[in-house]
Amino acid sequence: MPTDSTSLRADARRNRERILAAAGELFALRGPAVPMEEIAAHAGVGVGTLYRRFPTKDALLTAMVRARFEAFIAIAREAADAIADPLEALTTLLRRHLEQTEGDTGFQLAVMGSNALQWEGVDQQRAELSAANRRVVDRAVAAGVVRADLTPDDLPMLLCGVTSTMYFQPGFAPDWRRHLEIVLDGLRPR
Amino acid sequence: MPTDSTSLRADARRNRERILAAAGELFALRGPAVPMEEIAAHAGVGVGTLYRRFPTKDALLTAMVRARFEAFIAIAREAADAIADPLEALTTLLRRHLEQTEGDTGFQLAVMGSNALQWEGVDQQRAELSAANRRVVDRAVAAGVVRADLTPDDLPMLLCGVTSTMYFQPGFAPDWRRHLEIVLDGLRPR
DNA sequence: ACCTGAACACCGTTCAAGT
DNA sequence: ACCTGAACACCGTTCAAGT
Repeated sequence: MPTDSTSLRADARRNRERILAAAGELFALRGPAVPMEEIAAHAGVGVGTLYRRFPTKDALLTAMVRARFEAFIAIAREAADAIADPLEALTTLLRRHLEQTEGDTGFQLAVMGSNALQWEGVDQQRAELSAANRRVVDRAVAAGVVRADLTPDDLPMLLCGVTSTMYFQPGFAPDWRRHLEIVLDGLRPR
Repeated sequence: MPTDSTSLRADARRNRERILAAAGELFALRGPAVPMEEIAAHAGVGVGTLYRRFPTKDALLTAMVRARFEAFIAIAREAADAIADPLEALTTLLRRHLEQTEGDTGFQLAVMGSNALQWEGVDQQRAELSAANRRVVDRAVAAGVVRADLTPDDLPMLLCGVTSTMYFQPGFAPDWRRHLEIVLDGLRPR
């Protein structure tokens, strides 16, 4: 199963892109419960075609998470490279990650459960994200602006927590910024 | 639909209790995805009987959440009444809530999505929990041991966050205590 | 190669028949 | 009143037939 459009016939590639666009739109709008049938219809193809490209619903979700994962890596790298102040780099990293996640219910679920999803090259992508996170965390620890025991692995854990209130508690969703603020205060040195 | 066993025939009451026991066991063991058919079989009744007592799968989950909700109220009240130190009362409240939640995947999902669940008397139960939470929060704020802007509504938000990593990140599940520690530090005054 | 949609499997839910 | 399980509906997935 190819993970990108390379070496697909022109019509097949076009269909693949239409499917991803339709899935993105419908997941964002109505969450991961949208029927595959409907995604296929919205993309203007038969269900069989959908399943030819993405063997399960999970695989379709995975393909979308993968694309967003790139965005997360970019955010982490930019925070590591382009933001001089160590604390601002960390807070910006977390805030921008969450802003990316906001408003896409399908993606929120995917981020929270992302440990379960697998694709070709995940391990390398995870390592890249983790490396960028580590640079930001190490810099903040060295500058003494966060607790000394903070690790890069704390970031996905905490992001999952904030994302979950976004997803599960409709009434609290707009308050993810307050949740983040409390967590950020918890990262400050004692 | 009666919410307890009152005024049920003896055999019906026994069946109802068997269903709840089976559901509790299976949800805890295998999460909310267990088929209704299987719960019925495990309880030694037909599916029809299950549906006679609980009109939907959600209603069954709701009945179980309701029972646990009582436990949460008890935890909050005990923290408010029996723990003299204001900070210890708050930390114990949060920690004991999470210990209750640990290990029951079905219940974890229910807690996180609990805003969506409804039952007869929810509003009063929510009010009772909120009142007990408020007593603990107000005492901590008055003593100056937590940030001055902490509200009772922050507690479910933060608990949902910690619970979500328990649920979603199998590798991180044992780390909920670290997640809680960071959140608790975030509650300290600046 | 790729596309289609009818058909199959699984699970939540209903209901006619039985005690 | 309550119980049962076959039947129905819905949705994820497959596959025979078509281009």
